Amino acid sequence: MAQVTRVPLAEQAADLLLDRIREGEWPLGSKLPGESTLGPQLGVGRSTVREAIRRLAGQGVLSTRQGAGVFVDALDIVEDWGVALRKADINSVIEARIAVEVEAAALAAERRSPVELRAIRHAAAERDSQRTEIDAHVDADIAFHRAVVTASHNPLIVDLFDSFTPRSRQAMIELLRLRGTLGSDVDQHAHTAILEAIADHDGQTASALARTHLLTLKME
Amino acid sequence: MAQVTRVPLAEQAADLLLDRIREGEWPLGSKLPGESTLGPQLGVGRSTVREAIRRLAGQGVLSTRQGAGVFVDALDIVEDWGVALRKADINSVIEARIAVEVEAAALAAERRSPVELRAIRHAAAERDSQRTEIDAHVDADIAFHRAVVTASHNPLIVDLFDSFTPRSRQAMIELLRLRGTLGSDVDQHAHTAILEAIADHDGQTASALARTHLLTLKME
DNA sequence: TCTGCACAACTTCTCAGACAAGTAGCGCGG
DNA sequence: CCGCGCTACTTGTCTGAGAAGTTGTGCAGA
Repeated sequence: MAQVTRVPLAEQAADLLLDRIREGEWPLGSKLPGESTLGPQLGVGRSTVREAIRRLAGQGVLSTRQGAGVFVDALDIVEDWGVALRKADINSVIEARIAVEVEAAALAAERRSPVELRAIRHAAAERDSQRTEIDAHVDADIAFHRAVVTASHNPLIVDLFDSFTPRSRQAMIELLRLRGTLGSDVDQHAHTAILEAIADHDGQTASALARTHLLTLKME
Repeated sequence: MAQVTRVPLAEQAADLLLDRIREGEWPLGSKLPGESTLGPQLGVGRSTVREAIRRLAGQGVLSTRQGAGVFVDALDIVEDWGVALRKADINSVIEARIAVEVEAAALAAERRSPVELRAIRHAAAERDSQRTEIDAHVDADIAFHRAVVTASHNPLIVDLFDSFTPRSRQAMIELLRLRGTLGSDVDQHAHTAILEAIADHDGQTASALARTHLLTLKME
């Protein structure tokens, strides 16, 4: 069996168009054939062609001008983080998270304000109370980690963390579903320990704890 | 006059939806109202709503499943790193570099192949010989750091490093111009020490050295 | 009471046709 | 040679229809 999920025609059409653009059929800046020409050529209706074009427009490959036509803006999808991350091996993502969050924990311990500390404490409590549903638990976990990262007072590091979130959220949900366990006491204790280290302005302990905690997510 | 070019309804609708997603009206992972509900709500037809959704799908914000609905994949368009980095404070960038490179040094010490070690060694020698011109020296320095990061065998971390490069290159050139000094012996020795730790598979030393080295770049 | 299956309601997907709105090139008149 | 208007072509938008997929509900049976 090739596929379980049916791929919509609009997506197939978008992929086909992108292939032909990559092959150089339409150079950068050139005009594509009209929607009404492209439709029969791809074997789909006009509105389906339009949706395919819209999708590629969203990816920055095409742009449209009413009355003029559809034009090639880029010869390939701009390799943004979303795509790079979706393709990335989950262990690579976790290693990157370790890099970012270990440092963030140390910075947070140095710089956290009382308000931020309270936010972290609140997130930890929230995480403890969400131990029945997987989705809710993962989201509460992410909220805790994000609270820590926010307290690092480094917007770039927060951006990095946020860019990892979608991919690592999905992976964590899969992991928990596989393991069957959910929010063990050991796990919860690890978070409390990180919280306390940050409260004590103890950066070294905070980062060490963050490291060992994140390492447990890694699959071998 | 507000605008010369007419903005298609589909794009306006996409912007409106994105705004409402940003405001948290629909949380991450939640389902949007149906197309036939959204249409009248936004004051546009159903096909226009569909095109707006397609556009946001292309940007990675939404995803659709036939029969199920439209779901929120991300709370925002993945911000262009070029823009985010240009706006970022240079110390924030250095802190992010510390996070990434300290971890990368440890991984490189574990995983570096003989070929990669030779590449790092070569980059270090090259760096030592480029001590007259600022630009050439900075580029040689970056090449050394990149060789180390490459040896971490984590493509995501390499991508992160590369995204920092333009911004930190510019900052380093400014810094060296200000200081007047260029590639001191102390500085060169720090790089050799990192190299040797990686050669010895000593991750802890490698990352500690990388940290202290990068901290010297920080301005107070 | 619990299990399993059929069904109904809802969703997206796709097409076709119609008309509106904008663009660009062509030809004609000056 | 210039400029104007017209025409053919393009994308933009709406509507209606039916196909295909998903999800929860309720009923029948154990």
